[in-house]
Amino acid sequence: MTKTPAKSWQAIQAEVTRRINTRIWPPGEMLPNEIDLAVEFGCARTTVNRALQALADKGVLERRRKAGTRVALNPVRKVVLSIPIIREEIEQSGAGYGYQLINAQKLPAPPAICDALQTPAGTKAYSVKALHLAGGKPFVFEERWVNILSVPTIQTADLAKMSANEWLVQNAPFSRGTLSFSAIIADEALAKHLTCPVGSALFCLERGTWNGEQSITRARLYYGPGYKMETSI
Amino acid sequence: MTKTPAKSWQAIQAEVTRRINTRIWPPGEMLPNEIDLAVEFGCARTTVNRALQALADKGVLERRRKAGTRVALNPVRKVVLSIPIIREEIEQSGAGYGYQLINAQKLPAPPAICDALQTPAGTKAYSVKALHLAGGKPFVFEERWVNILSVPTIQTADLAKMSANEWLVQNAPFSRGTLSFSAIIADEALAKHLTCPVGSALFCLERGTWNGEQSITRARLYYGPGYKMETSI
DNA sequence: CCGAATTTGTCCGTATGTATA
DNA sequence: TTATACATACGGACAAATTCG
Repeated sequence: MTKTPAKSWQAIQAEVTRRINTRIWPPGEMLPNEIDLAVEFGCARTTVNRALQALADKGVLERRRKAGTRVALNPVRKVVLSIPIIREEIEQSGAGYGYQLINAQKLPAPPAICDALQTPAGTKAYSVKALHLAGGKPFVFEERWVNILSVPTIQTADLAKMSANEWLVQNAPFSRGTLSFSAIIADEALAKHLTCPVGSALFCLERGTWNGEQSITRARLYYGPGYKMETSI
Repeated sequence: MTKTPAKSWQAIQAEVTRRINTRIWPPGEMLPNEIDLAVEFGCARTTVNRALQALADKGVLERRRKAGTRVALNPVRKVVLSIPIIREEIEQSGAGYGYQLINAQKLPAPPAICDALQTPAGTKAYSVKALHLAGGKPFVFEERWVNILSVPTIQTADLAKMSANEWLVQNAPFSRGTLSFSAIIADEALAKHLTCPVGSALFCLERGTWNGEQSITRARLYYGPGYKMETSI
C-alpha cells in the first residue's frame, strides 16, 4: 500500500502522474473508479474528478462514462504551446526590440491568398510587410494580407507606429483561427529582408483568423536561420 | 441587457467568449467578479469559476486573486498542439504506414549528444536511425540517441519489429521532456534517406525526455519537404 | 510596514444528469 | 433495460494571494 501524501487536486494529479511514470499503472491500464480513489486519497470525489479531468485534458488519461479511466496508450500527444509574442520574446532575450514597416498597400491578392481569405479571385486586399528586429538585426519578416471587406479601416491605420498585429488585436475581433508551422527555403526577397544567404532554411509560422465566417487576415512569419521554437512537456 | 442562455460551465464559457469577441469586454478589460457573474448567470459561483479557469488555461483571461479577472491583452498565446503519432498521421491520410530500421548500434556519442544526454564526453550511447514511410515513400527520418546508462535493455530490443519510440513508451517511463521545432537544410545524408534534393528545407521536431534527473533519449524527426504541422485555435 | 478588505483558489458533501457497456 | 462510472451542478466554507489604506 502506498502512502497517500494527497491533499488538493494538484497533489492527486502528481501522485497519479507518479504512478503512471513508475509503471504502477502502465499504458492502457484501467484506474480504480473515482469513488475508490477518493477513499484511498481521503478526499471528496469531486477533488479526484478535478485531478483526473486535468490529466485527461493533457492527454495522459482517457476517460469514458461507464467504461472508466485508463492510462492513454500514446502519451505526449497534447502539448500546450505558448506562441511567443515577438516583442516579448526579443525583449526577454535581452536584445532591444525594433519594428520597421516595409510597406502597406492595397493590392490585387494572388489566387492563393484570395482562396485563403475566401474572397473572389482577383479581389484586392491590404498587403502589409514588416520586419521585427532584435538588437537592430532582422529577426522575423512578416508578410500579411488583410481582408478589406472585413476590416476596411485598416487602410487608414498608421502601421508604421503600431504593428498590424497589435492594431488587429485591438480593432478586429476574431473567433477562431488556424496555425501551422513549416520549413521553407529563403528566396532572394526573403534573404534580402532577413539579411541571410539565399537557400537558408527558415522556420515559418502561418496564421489565419476568422470572425465567424468572415476571414480577417492571413499572416506568415519567417524567422531567421537557426530559430527554434521551444516548449516543455 | 443580454439574455443569459447559461447553464453549465461550458455555456458560460461560450457567453464570456462571445462578449470578448464582440468587444463588449475588449482586451485589457476587467470582468465583474465571480459572485456578480454568478448572480447574472443564475448559477453557483463554482460554476462561473470553472468556466473562467478554463479560459485562463487557454490564455484568454488573466486572473489574480484580489486583482480580479481581465481579458488578456495578447490573445492566442497558448495553443494546445496535438503532436501527431506518425503512424496515425500517415494512416489517417489514407496512405499505408511503413517502418524501416536503418541501423541501431552502440556508438561514441558526439559532444552535443553527450551534453544533451548529460553523460560524460565520449560516452557511448545507442544510436538508432529509422525511416517512417507513407505509401512506401519516405515521410520522416528519425535520428535517435538513447542513454544506455538509463535504459541498457534497449540494446537487446528488436527495433526492426517495433519502433524505438514504441519500445521506449512501453519500457522506459519519463516524467518530463522538451520539444522544439526548427527548419533545417537537407544535407546529403538526409537527402538520401528522404529521397529529396540536397538543400531542401526540412521541418525538424526535436524531443528530449527525462525521468527525474536521468536523461532517457533525444530524438530528431526530419519531415520531408513541404510538410506542415497544423493546428487550430 | 502592517492590517484589512477583496477576489480568486480549493475543498467538501450531496444530488442529479448522461453516456454506455 | 439496467447498472455503472463519469460529468456537472449547488452552496457553504475556508485558505491564500494581493491590493490598498
